[in-house]
Amino acid sequence: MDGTNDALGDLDEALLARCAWLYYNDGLTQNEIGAQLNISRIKVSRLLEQGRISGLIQVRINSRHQGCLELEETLRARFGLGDCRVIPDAPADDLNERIGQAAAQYLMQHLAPDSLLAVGWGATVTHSIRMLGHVARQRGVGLVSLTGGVRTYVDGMGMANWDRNIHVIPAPLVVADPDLATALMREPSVARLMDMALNADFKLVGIGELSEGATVVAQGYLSRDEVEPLRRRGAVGDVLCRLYDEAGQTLDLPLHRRVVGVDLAQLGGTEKVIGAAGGRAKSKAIGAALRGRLLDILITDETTARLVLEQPGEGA
Amino acid sequence: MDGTNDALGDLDEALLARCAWLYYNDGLTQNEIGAQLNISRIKVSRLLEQGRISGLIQVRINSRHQGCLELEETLRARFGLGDCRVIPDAPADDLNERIGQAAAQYLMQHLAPDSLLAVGWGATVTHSIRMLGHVARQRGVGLVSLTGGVRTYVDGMGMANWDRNIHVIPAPLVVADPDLATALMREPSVARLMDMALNADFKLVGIGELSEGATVVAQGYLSRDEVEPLRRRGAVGDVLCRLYDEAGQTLDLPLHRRVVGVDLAQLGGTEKVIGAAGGRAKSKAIGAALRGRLLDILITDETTARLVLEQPGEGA
DNA sequence: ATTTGACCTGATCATATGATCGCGTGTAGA
DNA sequence: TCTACACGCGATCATATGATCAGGTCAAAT
Repeated sequence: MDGTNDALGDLDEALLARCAWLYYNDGLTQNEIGAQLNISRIKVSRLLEQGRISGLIQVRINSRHQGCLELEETLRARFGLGDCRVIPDAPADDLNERIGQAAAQYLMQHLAPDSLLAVGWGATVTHSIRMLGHVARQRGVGLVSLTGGVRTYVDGMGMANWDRNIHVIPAPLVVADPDLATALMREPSVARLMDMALNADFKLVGIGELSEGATVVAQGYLSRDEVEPLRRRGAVGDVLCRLYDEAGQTLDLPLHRRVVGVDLAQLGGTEKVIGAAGGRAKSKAIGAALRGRLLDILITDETTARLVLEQPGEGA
Repeated sequence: MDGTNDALGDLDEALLARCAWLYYNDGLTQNEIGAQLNISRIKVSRLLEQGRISGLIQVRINSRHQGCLELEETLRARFGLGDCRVIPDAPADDLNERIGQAAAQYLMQHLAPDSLLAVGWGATVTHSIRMLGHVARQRGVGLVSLTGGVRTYVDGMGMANWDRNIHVIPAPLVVADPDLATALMREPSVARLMDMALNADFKLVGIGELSEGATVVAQGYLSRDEVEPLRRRGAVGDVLCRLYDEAGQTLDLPLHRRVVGVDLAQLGGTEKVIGAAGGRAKSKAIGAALRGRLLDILITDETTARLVLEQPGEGA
C-alpha cells in the first residue's frame, strides 16, 4: 500500500525514545539533541518523524473540546450513543487515515491494560491498528478479528509491533459456498475466536457505503453488477460485510450466508462497538447504522457529522 | 513564582484544541491552520505554545525505553520498587520542572477516572500538579494534601483548571507549639482529610535534602543554625517535612511534633507512594529514602540515579 | 569479481517557526 | 479628561526544521 516500514531495532527505539523526550518534554532543539547524543541533526529529525508516523510518539489533547463539541453532543443525544468523537475538517490528506488516527486515540484513552480489542475490516480500521501497535504492546492489549479475511492486512501491513497476542480468524471473509461458510463457523477454532471477539472489551468496525466504487466492490466481495439490484432492494451500507437498509436493518441476502464472521445481530447484542468512518459518500450508510443502533460509539469528521444530522428520521 | 497565567476562556480553549488537532494530528502548518480558522499565523503559534505549557497538549512516548531502561530496572531490583522512571539528562533547564513533568506523565498514565491523588509539598510536586490540571479535570481526579501548608501553593499557582474537588488541610505545615499541632490533627475536619489522603489512589511527595540552602530552610521551617546539629545527629533528608537518617529511619526530633500532616510511618503503611526528586545534592536523601522503603515508585533523572546506585549499602 | 539496487548518510536550500519589537486599544487612577 | 500602564496583536527577522539531492556502503544476484 504505502510502504511505511517501521520495525526499527530495539537499539534505535531506545535512541528514538530519548530524542523524543528531549525534544518534546525538554524543548531542546534537534541540534542540541544531536550534539548530546552524538548523532547528526538530520538523524534526530528522521527519528522523530519515524516516531510520529509509527505512533510511538503520540500527541494528546486534554480538553473536552478535543473535537467539535456541539456536534458530538447532538449526535450522542439524537442517536443514543454511548460516546462520540467528531474531528475537525482539514483540507488535505486522506480522510480514512485521519479518522483511523482518531479511533486509535480514542482507544488509547480507553483500553485498559491486558484488555482485548476486536476489529473488523477496512482501510480506516487498518490505520487505527497501525497507530495502536506500540501502545498495545506496551499495555499487553490483545487483538482478535471479528471476521475472516483479516490475515492479509495483518501480514501485509507494518504490524511488526504488537508482536504476539493476535488472533485472526483463519478463513476468507467471503467464500463461494454457503455450506462452507456454515461449516467454517462451526469449526471449534473459528467459533472460539468469534466468541472471543464478541466478548472483547471494544469492537472496532468500519462502515462501508454501497456504490460501484465502494470497498466491498473494489475488494471483489461483490461484483459491480450486483450493486444496483441490491440498492434497489434498499441496501445503503455495510458493516462487517453485512448489508443493511436505511433503517439499519440487516437485509436478508444470499451473500450474507457466504460471509465468515459475526453478524450484526450478535454484534448489536454487545456493548462498546465503535464505528469509525467518514466522507460525504458514507453519510447515508452512517446515518442508517446509527438509526439501526448498530454502534455505541461513533468516530467521524465534521462534514460527515453535519450530513448525518441533516438526514430526516429518528426525531419523527 | 513565574507568573504563567493560563485560565484561558472556554472559547479560546475550543480554538486551541482545534489548532492542536490540525497541527499535531493532521500535520498542517501554522499558516494553513490560520487560514482555515481565520486567525493570524502568529496567533496559532501562541495558542499552541500556551497549550504546551499549560499541559493541555501532552506528548506521550509509547515505548518501554521511555526513560533509561537499565537504570530503571537496576533501581527497581535493588530497592524493591514497584515502579521507576528515570528521565534522560538534559543540559539546560530547571530539573525540578522536568522531573515534575515526568511525574505528571506517570500519573496521567496511571490515574483512573474519578480517583484521588494525595500530594505533599515542594517545587517538584507543584510543577506536577500544574501539568496535571487539565487531564485531572477531564477525568474527575480529586486532590488532597498530605500536610498543612499547601494552601499557599494552590492559591498562588495557576491552578484555575482542576477547579473543584480539591481538599487542602487547613493549617500551616509547621506550627510553633507542639500542643497546637496535636490539637489540629485531632480536629475532625483535619483528621478526616489526613485519612482521605492516606487512602488516596496515589501519593506524590518530593524529597528534600538537608543543607543550608535546602527548601526546608528557604521556606523558614528550619532556621539556618539548626541544620548543622541535625546533620550531626544523622539527618540526611526530609519527606513531608519529616527528617530521616541514612537508613531512611525517621529521627526523633522536637520539630516533628510541630508538623501538621501525616508521618512517614503512616505513609509507609500504604501503597503507591511516588517520590519525585533529582539533583546531585539530593542523591543522598533519595538513597536513604529508598533504603528506608519510604517509596514505592521513584521518579528521578539519569545522573541522580547513577549517584544513588553508587552509594554503598543495601546489597550488604 | 562485478554489477545492481536498496538503504543509510550528510549537504544544501526552501520553508516553518518563534523571539523581539513597536503599535493600538482598553482600563484604571489622578 | 487626561495620563499611564498593561495587554493583545501583527510585522520583522533570526533560527530551526524538513525536503531534496548526491555520494557511500552493504548485500544479493549474476
